[in-house]
Amino acid sequence: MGFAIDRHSPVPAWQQLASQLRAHIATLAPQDMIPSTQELVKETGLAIGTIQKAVSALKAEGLVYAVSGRGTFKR
Amino acid sequence: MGFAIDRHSPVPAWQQLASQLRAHIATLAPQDMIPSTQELVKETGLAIGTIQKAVSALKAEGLVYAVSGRGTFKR
DNA sequence: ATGCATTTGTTCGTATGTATG
DNA sequence: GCATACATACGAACAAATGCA
Repeated sequence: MGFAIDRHSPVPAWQQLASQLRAHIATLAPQDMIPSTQELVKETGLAIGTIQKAVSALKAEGLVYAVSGRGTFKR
Repeated sequence: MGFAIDRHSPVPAWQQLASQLRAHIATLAPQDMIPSTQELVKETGLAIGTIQKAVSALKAEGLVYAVSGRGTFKR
C-alpha cells in the first residue's frame, strides 16, 4: 500500500496518514475494508494512538465506519 | 462546575464528559472559555488523553474552537 | 459450545513541542 | 524568561465484539 510518514514534515504524522488513507479510500468500493490498526502500525512505524487518531478523523468525516471485531470499512 | 464521571456506567467516560460539557457550553456566551484541560483533569480525575478526546469531539462538532496557548472557547 | 485470533474501543500515564500573554 | 494551555506522539493494558476452527 505504501503508507509512508515524513517525520521531519511540519505536518503532523496523524494528518499525513489521514491524507494518505483518504487517497487510498478513494480507490475502494463501498464496504471495502481499510488496513487494520496493526497493519498500519507495521507499515508506518507510528504508535497505535497516532493511527487511531488518523482513523478517527476519517470516521468523523463520515468517510468510513468501524465495526468492532471486524474492521473499518468505506461507507 | 461539578463535572462528575460515573466509572461504573457503560457509557465511556469521555462521552459522559462530552455530554456534560455540551450542557455547560449551552449556558455560555460565544467566546466564553471552557475549563482548561488541567482543570478538567482535577475535577474529573480522568487522564489527560481522556479529557482531550472529549474536547476533540466538541471541536469536531464545531461547538468550540481551541487557541493554543490561550484556551478553548465557545464558538 | 468452547476456545482462539483478530480487530476496534477505552483508559491510563508520560514526554516533548508550540503558541500565547 | 516564565507560566499557562493546547497539540503531538509514544507505549501499554484491558475490554468487547466478531469470525472461525
